[in-house]
Order: sequence, then C-alpha cells, then structure tokens
Amino acid sequence: MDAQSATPLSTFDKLDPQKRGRVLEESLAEFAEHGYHQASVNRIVGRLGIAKGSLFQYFGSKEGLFRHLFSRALEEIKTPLKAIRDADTGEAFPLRLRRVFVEGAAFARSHPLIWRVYRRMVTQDGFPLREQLLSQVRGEALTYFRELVEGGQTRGEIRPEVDPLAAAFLIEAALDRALTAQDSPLLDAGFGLSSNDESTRRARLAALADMLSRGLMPPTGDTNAPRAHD
Amino acid sequence: MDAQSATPLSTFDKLDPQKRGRVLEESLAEFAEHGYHQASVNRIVGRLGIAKGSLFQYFGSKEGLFRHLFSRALEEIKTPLKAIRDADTGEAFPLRLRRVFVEGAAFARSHPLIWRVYRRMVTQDGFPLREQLLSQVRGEALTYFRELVEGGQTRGEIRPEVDPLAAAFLIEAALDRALTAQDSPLLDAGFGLSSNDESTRRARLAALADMLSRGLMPPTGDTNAPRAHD
Amino acid sequence: MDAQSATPLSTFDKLDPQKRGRVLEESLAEFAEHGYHQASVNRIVGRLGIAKGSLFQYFGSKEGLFRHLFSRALEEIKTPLKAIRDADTGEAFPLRLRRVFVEGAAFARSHPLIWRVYRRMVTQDGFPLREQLLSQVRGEALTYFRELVEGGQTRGEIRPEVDPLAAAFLIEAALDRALTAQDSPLLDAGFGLSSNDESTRRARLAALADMLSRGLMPPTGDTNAPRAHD
Amino acid sequence: MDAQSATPLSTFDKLDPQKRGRVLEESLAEFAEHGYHQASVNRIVGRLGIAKGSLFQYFGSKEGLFRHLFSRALEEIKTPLKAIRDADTGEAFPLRLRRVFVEGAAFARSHPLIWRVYRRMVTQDGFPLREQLLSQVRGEALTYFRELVEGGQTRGEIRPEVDPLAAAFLIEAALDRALTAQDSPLLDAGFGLSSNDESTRRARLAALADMLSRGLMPPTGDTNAPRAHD
DNA sequence: TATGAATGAGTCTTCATTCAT
DNA sequence: CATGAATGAAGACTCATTCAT
Repeated sequence: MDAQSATPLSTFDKLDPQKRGRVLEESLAEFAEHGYHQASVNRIVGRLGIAKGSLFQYFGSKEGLFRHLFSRALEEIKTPLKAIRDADTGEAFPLRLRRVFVEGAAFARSHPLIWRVYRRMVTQDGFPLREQLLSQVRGEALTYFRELVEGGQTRGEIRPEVDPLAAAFLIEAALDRALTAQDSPLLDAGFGLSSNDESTRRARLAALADMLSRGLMPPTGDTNAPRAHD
Repeated sequence: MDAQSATPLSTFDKLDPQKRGRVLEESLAEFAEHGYHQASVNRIVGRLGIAKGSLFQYFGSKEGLFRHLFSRALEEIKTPLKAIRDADTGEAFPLRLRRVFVEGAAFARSHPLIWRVYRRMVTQDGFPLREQLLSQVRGEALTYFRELVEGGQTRGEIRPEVDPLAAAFLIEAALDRALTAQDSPLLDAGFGLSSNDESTRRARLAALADMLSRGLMPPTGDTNAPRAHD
Repeated sequence: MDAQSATPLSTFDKLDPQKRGRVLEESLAEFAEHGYHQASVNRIVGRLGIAKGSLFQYFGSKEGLFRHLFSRALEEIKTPLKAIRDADTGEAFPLRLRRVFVEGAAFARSHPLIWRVYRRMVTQDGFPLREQLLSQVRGEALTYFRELVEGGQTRGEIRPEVDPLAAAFLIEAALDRALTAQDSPLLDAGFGLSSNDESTRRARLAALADMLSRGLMPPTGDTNAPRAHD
Repeated sequence: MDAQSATPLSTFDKLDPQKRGRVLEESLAEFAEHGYHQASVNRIVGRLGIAKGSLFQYFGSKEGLFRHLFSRALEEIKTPLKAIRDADTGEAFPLRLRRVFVEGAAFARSHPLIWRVYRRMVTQDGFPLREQLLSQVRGEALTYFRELVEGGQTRGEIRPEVDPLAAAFLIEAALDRALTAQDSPLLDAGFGLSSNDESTRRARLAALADMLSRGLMPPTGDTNAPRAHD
C-alpha cells in the first residue's frame, strides 16, 4: 500500500538484523531530535560508525530513509489502534473513549521517537511527504473517531444532533494535544500529563475523555434515564 | 520582560519607520514560509534589497532577528485577547466561549504570518527560544482559559467538580487545532474550518465551542441546556 | 597489437557467450550515452543485473572495460573499410570517393554506439587511452586515404601537384564531419545528412565527395587560376 | 543577446579587475583541460586560492560559471571573424578563403583555451548548454561561409551549380579540423598544422584552402584538355 | 567464481557570519 | 553607518574499487 516509496533498496533487507535494527533506531532518533531538514545524514552515519555511502546504498537518499522509517512507524501504529477498536466488548461510549485515550497515550509513550517524528511532520511545511503521509494518517484517525461516535449514536449513547465529524475533530484535537503534552513538560504546562507517575497521567487522560463525553452524552437530566443506575 | 533578547542593537530603532516596517514584514514572511532553520538570511536581504551586513548590524544574528520578531508578535497577540476577556458584558459562558473561538480565529486569519511562525515553533525542537517563548505563551493562554472557567464556576455556569486546569487544557487544545485547521485544508480534512465562506467557518467554530460547553455545564435537570437564560 | 590492454582477465572468456555478448553491448551503450567519465559502472551492472564485483573480475577496472570494448570495436571497423578499399574494380576516383563516403556513412549508421564512443574519444582529453587509440585509428584512416589519392595520381585521375597527405587530411575531415552530422541534427544544421530519407542522405554525401573531387571553382579553361603550373 | 544566462551575479563585476582576470583565466583553463563534467570547482578555487563560496557568489553555480566563460568567448570570436568578412577588398575567392583559414587559425592559436572548450562542447553530449550554444555558433559559422560562397557565385568565381549550403558545410568541416589539428599533434598526424614554424603552418592552411577552391581532379573532366598548352 | 556490502574521498552547493572599505 | 566580498564548515549525494563470504 505505501510500498512504492518505503521499500529500501534491497541491500538493506539483507543486512544483519542487529545492524539493521541499529540503523533504524539511530536514524529515527536523529529525525526525532532534529526534524527532517535539520537531521543530518553525516550525524547519522557518525552515530552508527558506518560509511556515508552505506546509508545511501540502503535507502537511496535522505528522503528514502525517512520514507522507510515513516511507513514502518505507520504499520506499528495501526495494529494497536485497530485492536482497541475491535475489542468491542459492549463497553459504553465514555469508557471506550477513556480506553482510547489511555491506550493511545501508552503507545505514544512506548514509541516516543515515532510520535515525535509524526508530530513534527504535522507542522513542518518543508517535509518531503507531508501532504501524502499526513492526509493518510489524519484521514484514518478521523474516520476512526467518526465511526466511534456514529456507533455511539446508534446505541443512543450520544445525542443524535451531534455532528459526528465535528465530534471526531474535537476528540482528535484533544487526544493529539494530550499525547504531545505527555512528553513535553513545556506543553503540559503543569497539567500532569508529563508526570512520571502513571496513575496521575491516567487520571488526567480520563478527566479529558470524560469532559468530552459529558458534552456528547444526552442531557441526562431528562427523565426516563435508561442508565440512571450506572 | 523578554527584553534581554528582543532588543535590537539600537541601530534598528533609528531607521526610517517605513524601512523598519518592511524589514520586519519580509523577515516574518521568510520565517513563516520556511521555519526557523530553513529560513535564509540571504533570501531575506534579497527580498529587501539591503546589504547582508545591515541585518546583522540591526539584530546581531539570525537568532536575534527571530527573537525580535517574536516578541513583537507576542505584544500584538496579547492586546486583542485581553480585549475579549475584559469585554465582560455579563455574557453567559457558552457565548463567551464562542466569542473566544470566533475572535481567536479572526486574529489568526488576519495575522497569518505570526500564527504560522508560532505554530512552527510549537513543534520544532530546534528553535532557538522555543522553551522560553513557548512556556510564556502557553502559560498565558492556559491562565486565560482557567480564569474563564473559574469565573464560570463562580457564576454557577460550570459544574463545580470540573477541574479548571483540565478544562483550560481542553479548550486550548480545541482552539489551537481549530486555528491551525483554518489555514490548512490538509489538517481541516473536510471539516470546513478552512472554507472560504466566513459563515461556514463561524458555524464550525461555534459547533466546537458548544460541544465543549455542553460537557462543562451542570447536568441541568432543566431541559434545553446552554442557553437557559439568554 | 593492442593486446596489452585489451585482454580481459581470462575469466571473461569463459563466460556463456550470450551473457558475454550482453555485457559488451550494455557497456558500450553506457559509454556511448555518457562518455568515459560520465559513464557509471553502477549503471552498467544495473542494466545487466550482475554483481558489481563481476565486472571488476572480468576487466579489472573501468578503464580495462573500456579498453576491451574499444579494441573490439576497432577490429569491427577495420574489416569493412578494407573491403571497400580492396573492392578496387577499376572505378574512377570520383566514384570511389563517393563509395567511401556512402559506405562509411552506412557503417557509422549501423554501429551508432561504436561511432559515438569514437567521436567522444576524439575530443575528450580525459580519456584513458586517447593518445594510443587515437593515433592508431587516425593513422590508419589517413594512410588509407593517402593511398587512395596516390593511386589516383598514378592513374592520372588526380592532379600530380596535389599533396597526398593534404588531400587525405581534407577527405578525412569531410568524412568525419559528415558521419558526425548524420546522427546529430544539431551538427547537421539543416544540410540533410541527418535526414531519415536514405536517398537524401546519399545525395548529400555524393555532393560532398564530388565537391572534393572537382573543387568549388569553375573548370577554368582560363588562365589565371591559382597557379596552374606549380 | 546571450545576456540572460551569462550575466554574473553582479558581485563579480565589482571585483578588482586583476583578480577578475585571474578567475576567468584559471576557470577557462580548468574547463579546457577537463571538459565540463570533469572540471572541478574544488580545483578551480584551489588554483585561485580563494574560498569555495566565493566562486558560487560570483556565478551561482558551476553551470553559471561556464555560461559566463562561454559567452565571453563568443564575443571575442565574433569580432575578428566579422572583420575578415567585412575587409572586402575586392579579393578573389581563393585568396579570401586562404585568409579565412589563416586568420581563423591565428585566432584559435592565440585563444587555445576558448578553442578547446568549444571543441569539447561540440562532442560532449552532457554539456549543459550544448544545444543552445552549439546551434548558435554553428549557425553563425555556416551562414558566414554560405554568404561567402554565394558572393563568389555572384561574381562568377564559383561554379553556379555548387550548392552553397553544401560548400559551407565542407569548408566548415575542413577549417574546424585544421584548427583542431593545430594544437594536437595527435590529430595533426604529421601533416604539419601543429608545427611550431609559422610559415609551415601557413603553407598547410593555404594548401587546404586551395584544394577546396580547385578540387582534387585535373582542371577539366573534359578530355580535350583545354590547358594542354599551359 | 560470483557476489554485493562497505568504503571514503570526491562532487556541487548553501549559509550565517565577519570585517575592511 | 552601510556595504557586500570573503569565508569555510557543513550539507546531500556519487562512485570506482575492494574483499570477506
């Protein structure tokens, strides 16, 4: 699917897996630390202790290297997200939203480099594949949330007049900011998402998810309240 | 406050105001188009038709130029935001939130360069003053929203158990994303914030604000929620 | 004769003839397209789908490969040229000159790669064997034309006062340019040698040969030509 | 006329004329020695003892440098050639042709670098401006010779049935080869154009011109030998 | 014998900064 | 005070060649 650009020049596939791992790791780190343009191929090969030519033999170009890293990352992201969605144990919407926030945060936390590279790409115009990659990722995320909301509406958990697209937009914005904040005390600004204490972080994520839910759920004041006994 | 870094080297202040204006304008444009690192001093002096040495005489360095631009931008942002806050004509919280969204969007729209530079800085680690400037801006914004929420709680417009800091975080996330989306169809992803039609944009902004409000307001045994006492 | 440099490192001779053929063909094409320095060993092995090491095992170096190709080409050139010369059916000089032009052009046309490589070598100093190869080729050609002229003088078809070396020089210059023009519209510059119509090309070649034979000036029964009695 | 590409980036014009001269001289030498692709900017700045950046400030790119050199050369060539043509002292065609050969050779001899660069460009495909520059030069040369021939026909000095275009082609080929031979003993192959003795060279050039004028064959194909009584 | 990964000097080009004029 | 020529480190990328497998 994203094959056309992500395939390394075959040489790379034949490498010793351990070396291959290091190459990916250090390259990803360089992009995460410096962004695309400021990342330096010189520095990468320096970290790795390999010849400059080798990296170009593997990936053809700086951009090729980035493409490879990025599509690998995409694959790694998709799997856990789909797992969440498909773990459809008739959970109520608010709980599912909490789960999405918590597990999304867990993923970003365990793959800080991938997350950071992604975040950079969102706002740096100069990125080589920005348009293509971004619309792909963004589209998937919004679709995912929209379906979540629509499902909730079907089950009467969400006010029918809510625009699913708008709700998805809002959820995505909140989650994105939350994930960003959790590895940047600066952006967290004291809220607690970048805390080292996991339960604190969980509580904050839940608080955000709940605030969103309360806005989306039926006014509850009304009467027959099917879930009065929740 | 940010004096230490923003003061140009005196020479600049003595310049013909018109020339001074052009220098600031074109430099800002360059940073907005290319981000900090990718921005080129060569190109800036090219646009301006002035000697390269002059820019260094005015601002000492590329970083000095950026500092100056950024602090000027900050000043320009603060004023209208405070105006909104202080225009406290006993408006109800949901309406005020709408106003903040709409006017914030209007500001970003009328100062696209400032907005874009700011957006870049948020996610580019390499920025020279990122930490300093970002915590400053972010802090002010969060404080602003927190006070807004606390005021709402005082007046009973917002559920007392809502954590003002969490609410501020959420509002800021939503607004930030909305403003970003409005000049990037890619990030808007079809929602409508990047539409050319002003009323469409207003409607979307209002939808987002309302969704936030509905979640924040008391459970309202009473029926028709947000606009109870308009 | 050119043995010292053209012999491949034995390995190559043992190759499957079909593969051997492809190697020579594609290598020649690369040199023809890009010239010696700009030709890329990487591209050659790419075209061929063989290992880079193999080419070096066959020919030792890029230069070795070129030497081999070039001496093979020389062999291929000599044979048909000699055929023309020896087909000495008591034809008159002007007709023979026409034949040489037409058949030379036919050869260059049917071996465009060889011809192009040769042409490049004539003017590119950097070529590895330029001196050696060029003097060899050029010498043979000039000798060939000189003998042609001398034969003509013996039979009284050419003015005795003509310097055979000078005539050979002139003929070679004209033929060389004609052959070059025929695959380069740019150098043909509208004369018609690069036309796709064979009879057009033949006519132009004949025109050149005839002009050499007859000269530009009128037959001058009259006196004061350029010193008739030298 | 060739302004668009040849204009150096202004900086160069303001240089100390002596330095400017050295830059042009050494750059031309590098291109003459190595051709376009093989010429090295590193080597040029090495020869000159200036910073690499300077050369790029002057000419923007390697190609820009070459363009500049080339158009300067064109200007230098045009002037003397036009001088010959316009020195129309009712000289007869054969003498005028001799003059063109002799003076052309003198020019090439006194500007060996220009001549060599030009020669390279003729046969190296990869040259950046080959098409444009070559058609320009070639066109002018052929036009020049065609007019010379047509003038000769008008005055009855040249057979009316001669195709002026073909004649121009032939003359150009001969002259081009002669000029090339004169600085390459290899291409001269013993003819004498690369001799150090000026009168020898002049004699050879004249011989070539005369052979073109008179042709190789005896004055009249027609048997009755109008000049039996010479 | 064939392979192809590794190499590293070399390519052109950009750029912020300095300093003599 | 303005100028802009000079700088040279750093950038991405190429390529012929070697050598362990």
